[in-house]
Amino acid sequence: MRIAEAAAACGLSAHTIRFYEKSGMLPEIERGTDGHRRFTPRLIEWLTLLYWLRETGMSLEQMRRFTTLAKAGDAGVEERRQILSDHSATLKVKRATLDKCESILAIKIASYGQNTKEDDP
Amino acid sequence: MRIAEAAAACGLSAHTIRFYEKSGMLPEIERGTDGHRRFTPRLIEWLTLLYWLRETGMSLEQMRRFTTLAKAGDAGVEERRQILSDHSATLKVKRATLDKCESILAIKIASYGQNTKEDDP
DNA sequence: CTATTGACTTAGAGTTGCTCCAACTCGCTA
DNA sequence: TAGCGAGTTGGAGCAACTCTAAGTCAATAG
Repeated sequence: MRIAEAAAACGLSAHTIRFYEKSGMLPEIERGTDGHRRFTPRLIEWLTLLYWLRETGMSLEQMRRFTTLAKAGDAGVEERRQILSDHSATLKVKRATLDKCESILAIKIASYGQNTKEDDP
Repeated sequence: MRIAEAAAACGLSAHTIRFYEKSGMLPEIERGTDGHRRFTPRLIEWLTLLYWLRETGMSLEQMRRFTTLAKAGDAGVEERRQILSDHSATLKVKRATLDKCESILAIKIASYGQNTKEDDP
Protein backbone atom coordinates (compact mmCIF):
# COMPACT_ATOMS: atom_id res chain seq x y z
CA MET A 1 0.00 0.00 0.00
CA ARG A 2 1.29 3.45 -0.95
CA ILE A 3 0.87 6.65 0.98
CA ALA A 4 -2.22 7.90 -0.88
CA GLU A 5 -4.13 4.69 -0.20
CA ALA A 6 -2.91 4.63 3.38
CA ALA A 7 -4.12 8.19 3.85
CA ALA A 8 -7.54 7.33 2.46
CA ALA A 9 -7.74 4.27 4.72
CA CYS A 10 -6.73 5.85 8.03
CA GLY A 11 -8.17 9.35 7.75
CA LEU A 12 -4.88 11.26 8.05
CA SER A 13 -3.52 13.16 5.05
CA ALA A 14 -0.35 12.00 3.28
CA HIS A 15 1.33 15.18 4.50
CA THR A 16 0.38 14.40 8.07
CA ILE A 17 1.60 10.82 7.84
CA ARG A 18 5.02 12.05 6.71
CA PHE A 19 4.98 14.66 9.43
CA TYR A 20 4.13 12.02 12.05
CA GLU A 21 6.90 9.78 10.81
CA LYS A 22 9.44 12.59 11.04
CA SER A 23 8.17 13.41 14.53
CA GLY A 24 8.86 9.89 15.75
CA MET A 25 5.28 8.73 16.14
CA LEU A 26 5.48 5.80 13.78
CA PRO A 27 7.51 2.59 13.63
CA GLU A 28 10.01 2.29 10.78
CA ILE A 29 8.24 2.20 7.46
CA GLU A 30 9.61 -0.03 4.71
CA ARG A 31 10.44 1.48 1.34
CA GLY A 32 10.10 0.01 -2.15
CA THR A 33 12.93 0.08 -4.72
CA ASP A 34 11.61 3.49 -5.76
CA GLY A 35 12.15 4.88 -2.25
CA HIS A 36 8.39 5.18 -1.66
CA ARG A 37 6.85 4.10 1.62
CA ARG A 38 5.01 0.76 1.75
CA PHE A 39 2.22 0.43 4.33
CA THR A 40 1.21 -2.88 5.92
CA PRO A 41 -2.34 -3.47 7.28
CA ARG A 42 -0.81 -3.48 10.77
CA LEU A 43 0.57 0.00 10.19
CA ILE A 44 -2.75 1.21 8.81
CA GLU A 45 -4.37 0.09 12.06
CA TRP A 46 -1.78 2.02 14.03
CA LEU A 47 -2.36 5.13 11.92
CA THR A 48 -6.10 4.79 12.37
CA LEU A 49 -5.71 4.70 16.14
CA LEU A 50 -3.48 7.79 15.99
CA TYR A 51 -6.09 9.45 13.81
CA TRP A 52 -8.77 8.99 16.43
CA LEU A 53 -6.53 10.03 19.28
CA ARG A 54 -5.53 13.21 17.44
CA GLU A 55 -9.08 13.88 16.26
CA THR A 56 -10.18 13.92 19.89
CA GLY A 57 -7.38 16.20 21.03
CA MET A 58 -4.46 14.08 22.23
CA SER A 59 -1.18 16.00 21.92
CA LEU A 60 1.61 14.81 19.65
CA GLU A 61 3.77 14.62 22.76
CA GLN A 62 1.41 12.02 24.30
CA MET A 63 1.18 10.15 21.02
CA ARG A 64 4.95 10.07 20.78
CA ARG A 65 5.15 8.67 24.30
CA PHE A 66 2.54 6.07 23.45
CA THR A 67 4.43 4.98 20.34
CA THR A 68 7.71 4.76 22.24
CA LEU A 69 6.07 2.48 24.79
CA ALA A 70 4.57 0.31 22.08
CA LYS A 71 7.98 -0.12 20.46
CA ALA A 72 9.37 -1.21 23.83
CA GLY A 73 6.88 -4.11 23.98
CA ASP A 74 5.49 -5.70 27.16
CA ALA A 75 7.38 -3.42 29.56
CA GLY A 76 5.24 -0.39 28.79
CA VAL A 77 1.84 -2.03 28.60
CA GLU A 78 0.66 -0.68 31.95
CA GLU A 79 1.54 2.92 31.11
CA ARG A 80 -0.07 2.49 27.70
CA ARG A 81 -3.29 1.39 29.35
CA GLN A 82 -2.99 4.40 31.66
CA ILE A 83 -2.57 6.85 28.78
CA LEU A 84 -5.63 5.47 27.03
CA SER A 85 -7.82 5.53 30.10
CA ASP A 86 -6.68 9.05 30.95
CA HIS A 87 -7.63 10.05 27.45
CA SER A 88 -10.98 8.35 27.83
CA ALA A 89 -11.55 10.48 30.93
CA THR A 90 -10.75 13.68 29.06
CA LEU A 91 -13.27 12.68 26.41
CA LYS A 92 -15.98 12.64 29.04
CA VAL A 93 -15.00 16.18 30.03
CA LYS A 94 -15.06 17.26 26.39
CA ARG A 95 -18.51 15.82 25.99
CA ALA A 96 -19.75 17.81 28.98
CA THR A 97 -18.27 20.94 27.33
CA LEU A 98 -20.14 20.22 24.09
CA ASP A 99 -23.38 19.68 25.97
CA LYS A 100 -22.98 22.89 27.91
CA CYS A 101 -22.27 24.84 24.73
CA GLU A 102 -25.23 23.29 22.95
CA SER A 103 -27.56 24.47 25.65
CA ILE A 104 -26.07 27.98 25.51
CA LEU A 105 -26.56 28.02 21.75
CA ALA A 106 -30.15 26.85 22.03
CA ILE A 107 -30.98 29.68 24.43
CA LYS A 108 -29.14 32.22 22.31
CA ILE A 109 -30.85 31.14 19.09
CA ALA A 110 -34.24 31.24 20.75
CA SER A 111 -33.55 34.75 22.04
CA TYR A 112 -33.13 36.14 18.53
CA GLY A 113 -36.85 35.80 17.89
CA GLN A 114 -37.75 37.97 20.88
CA ASN A 115 -35.00 40.51 20.98
CA THR A 116 -32.79 41.49 18.09
CA LYS A 117 -30.70 43.74 20.31
CA GLU A 118 -29.54 40.66 22.20
CA ASP A 119 -25.95 40.87 20.98
CA ASP A 120 -25.33 44.58 20.82
CA PRO A 121 -22.27 45.70 22.71
CA MET B 1 -14.12 45.55 36.10
CA ARG B 2 -10.46 45.19 35.13
CA ILE B 3 -8.95 42.64 32.81
CA ALA B 4 -7.92 40.14 35.50
CA GLU B 5 -11.43 39.97 36.94
CA ALA B 6 -12.92 39.80 33.47
CA ALA B 7 -10.64 36.91 32.62
CA ALA B 8 -11.65 35.05 35.76
CA ALA B 9 -15.33 35.66 34.97
CA CYS B 10 -15.42 34.60 31.32
CA GLY B 11 -12.87 31.78 31.23
CA LEU B 12 -10.49 33.37 28.71
CA SER B 13 -7.04 34.52 29.85
CA ALA B 14 -6.14 38.22 29.98
CA HIS B 15 -3.68 37.55 27.19
CA THR B 16 -6.37 36.03 25.04
CA ILE B 17 -8.80 38.88 25.69
CA ARG B 18 -6.22 41.39 24.46
CA PHE B 19 -5.48 39.16 21.49
CA TYR B 20 -9.21 38.93 20.64
CA GLU B 21 -9.55 42.68 20.89
CA LYS B 22 -6.64 43.25 18.54
CA SER B 23 -8.10 40.67 16.15
CA GLY B 24 -11.37 42.60 15.88
CA MET B 25 -13.56 40.16 17.79
CA LEU B 26 -14.70 42.56 20.47
CA PRO B 27 -16.61 45.85 20.52
CA GLU B 28 -14.67 48.96 21.59
CA ILE B 29 -13.61 48.66 25.19
CA GLU B 30 -13.62 51.76 27.37
CA ARG B 31 -10.48 52.79 29.19
CA GLY B 32 -10.02 54.38 32.63
CA THR B 33 -7.87 57.48 33.16
CA ASP B 34 -4.95 55.10 33.67
CA GLY B 35 -5.43 53.66 30.17
CA HIS B 36 -6.58 50.28 31.55
CA ARG B 37 -9.55 48.49 30.01
CA ARG B 38 -12.88 48.60 31.88
CA PHE B 39 -15.27 45.69 31.36
CA THR B 40 -19.05 45.99 31.61
CA PRO B 41 -21.29 43.02 32.54
CA ARG B 42 -22.58 43.13 28.95
CA LEU B 43 -19.04 42.68 27.64
CA ILE B 44 -18.37 39.85 30.08
CA GLU B 45 -21.40 38.05 28.65
CA TRP B 46 -20.05 38.54 25.17
CA LEU B 47 -16.63 37.20 26.19
CA THR B 48 -18.27 34.22 27.85
CA LEU B 49 -20.12 33.36 24.67
CA LEU B 50 -16.87 33.65 22.69
CA TYR B 51 -15.20 31.42 25.26
CA TRP B 52 -17.71 28.65 24.67
CA LEU B 53 -17.64 29.02 20.92
CA ARG B 54 -13.86 28.82 20.88
CA GLU B 55 -13.77 26.01 23.45
CA THR B 56 -15.91 23.94 21.10
CA GLY B 57 -13.81 24.69 18.05
CA MET B 58 -15.24 27.72 16.26
CA SER B 59 -12.53 29.49 14.24
CA LEU B 60 -11.50 33.06 15.02
CA GLU B 61 -12.59 33.89 11.47
CA GLN B 62 -16.16 32.81 12.24
CA MET B 63 -16.12 34.62 15.55
CA ARG B 64 -14.91 37.77 13.82
CA ARG B 65 -17.76 37.50 11.32
CA PHE B 66 -20.23 36.97 14.14
CA THR B 67 -18.96 40.05 15.99
CA THR B 68 -19.11 42.18 12.87
CA LEU B 69 -22.74 41.19 12.36
CA ALA B 70 -23.57 41.95 15.97
CA LYS B 71 -22.08 45.42 15.63
CA ALA B 72 -24.24 45.99 12.56
CA GLY B 73 -27.39 45.39 14.63
CA ASP B 74 -30.71 44.04 13.31
CA ALA B 75 -29.50 43.67 9.73
CA GLY B 76 -27.31 40.68 10.52
CA VAL B 77 -29.56 38.82 12.92
CA GLU B 78 -30.53 36.14 10.42
CA GLU B 79 -26.93 35.30 9.52
CA ARG B 80 -26.02 35.29 13.20
CA ARG B 81 -28.71 32.73 13.89
CA GLN B 82 -27.38 30.73 10.94
CA ILE B 83 -23.82 30.79 12.28
CA LEU B 84 -24.98 29.56 15.67
CA SER B 85 -27.14 26.80 14.33
CA ASP B 86 -24.38 25.68 11.95
CA HIS B 87 -22.10 25.54 14.95
CA SER B 88 -24.66 23.56 16.87
CA ALA B 89 -24.70 21.05 14.03
CA THR B 90 -20.92 20.69 14.12
CA LEU B 91 -21.15 20.02 17.85
CA LYS B 92 -23.33 17.01 17.12
CA VAL B 93 -20.67 15.72 14.72
CA LYS B 94 -17.99 16.28 17.34
CA ARG B 95 -20.01 14.35 19.87
CA ALA B 96 -20.28 11.43 17.47
CA THR B 97 -16.49 11.57 17.06
CA LEU B 98 -15.99 11.44 20.82
CA ASP B 99 -18.35 8.49 21.13
CA LYS B 100 -16.63 6.61 18.35
CA CYS B 101 -13.23 7.22 19.92
CA GLU B 102 -14.46 6.15 23.34
CA SER B 103 -15.60 2.83 21.98
CA ILE B 104 -12.26 2.31 20.22
CA LEU B 105 -10.46 3.08 23.47
CA ALA B 106 -12.63 0.67 25.44
CA ILE B 107 -11.83 -2.16 23.03
CA LYS B 108 -8.14 -1.30 22.99
CA ILE B 109 -7.89 -1.13 26.78
CA ALA B 110 -9.67 -4.45 27.15
CA SER B 111 -7.29 -6.05 24.64
CA TYR B 112 -4.25 -5.31 26.79
CA GLY B 113 -5.33 -7.98 29.29
CA GLN B 114 -5.36 -10.70 26.64
CA ASN B 115 -2.57 -9.77 24.34
CA THR B 116 0.37 -7.56 25.20
CA LYS B 117 1.65 -7.74 21.64
CA GLU B 118 -1.44 -5.84 20.53
CA ASP B 119 0.42 -2.66 19.64
CA ASP B 120 3.67 -3.93 18.23
CA PRO B 121 4.51 -2.57 14.83
C1' DC C 1 13.26 6.17 -27.51
C1' DT C 2 12.25 10.28 -25.70
C1' DA C 3 8.47 12.93 -23.40
C1' DT C 4 5.03 13.64 -20.53
C1' DT C 5 2.14 12.25 -16.72
C1' DG C 6 1.38 11.30 -12.07
C1' DA C 7 2.51 9.67 -7.68
C1' DC C 8 5.87 10.08 -4.77
C1' DT C 9 10.28 12.35 -2.30
C1' DT C 10 12.59 16.20 0.65
C1' DA C 11 13.45 20.64 3.05
C1' DG C 12 11.53 24.49 4.44
C1' DA C 13 8.14 28.41 4.64
C1' DG C 14 3.42 29.83 6.09
C1' DT C 15 -0.91 29.61 9.09
C1' DT C 16 -3.81 29.49 13.22
C1' DG C 17 -4.57 30.41 17.80
C1' DC C 18 -2.63 31.19 21.36
C1' DT C 19 1.23 32.08 25.10
C1' DC C 20 4.92 34.29 26.95
C1' DC C 21 8.51 37.98 27.33
C1' DA C 22 10.64 42.61 27.77
C1' DA C 23 10.22 47.10 28.64
C1' DC C 24 7.26 50.39 29.94
C1' DT C 25 3.27 53.39 32.67
C1' DC C 26 0.27 54.36 36.36
C1' DG C 27 -1.73 54.77 41.07
C1' DC C 28 -0.84 53.61 45.78
C1' DT C 29 1.14 52.73 50.14
C1' DA C 30 5.29 53.34 53.48
C1' DT D 1 10.88 58.97 46.44
C1' DA D 2 11.02 54.28 46.24
C1' DG D 3 9.03 50.25 45.48
C1' DC D 4 4.92 47.29 44.53
C1' DG D 5 1.25 45.40 41.78
C1' DA D 6 -1.71 45.58 38.04
C1' DG D 7 -1.95 47.02 33.84
C1' DT D 8 -0.01 48.50 28.92
C1' DT D 9 2.40 47.50 24.21
C1' DG D 10 4.94 45.12 20.42
C1' DG D 11 6.97 41.25 19.16
C1' DA D 12 9.01 36.51 19.64
C1' DG D 13 7.96 31.57 20.27
C1' DC D 14 5.20 27.34 20.00
C1' DA D 15 2.10 23.31 18.50
C1' DA D 16 0.22 20.99 14.91
C1' DC D 17 -0.48 21.10 10.85
C1' DT D 18 -0.55 22.64 5.73
C1' DC D 19 1.35 24.01 1.69
C1' DT D 20 5.11 25.09 -1.80
C1' DA D 21 9.17 24.28 -4.50
C1' DA D 22 12.16 21.50 -6.64
C1' DG D 23 13.31 17.14 -7.63
C1' DT D 24 13.05 11.51 -8.48
C1' DC D 25 11.13 7.51 -10.47
C1' DA D 26 7.99 4.27 -13.24
C1' DA D 27 4.90 3.83 -16.69
C1' DT D 28 2.56 4.83 -20.77
C1' DA D 29 1.91 7.60 -25.37
C1' DG D 30 3.64 9.06 -29.60
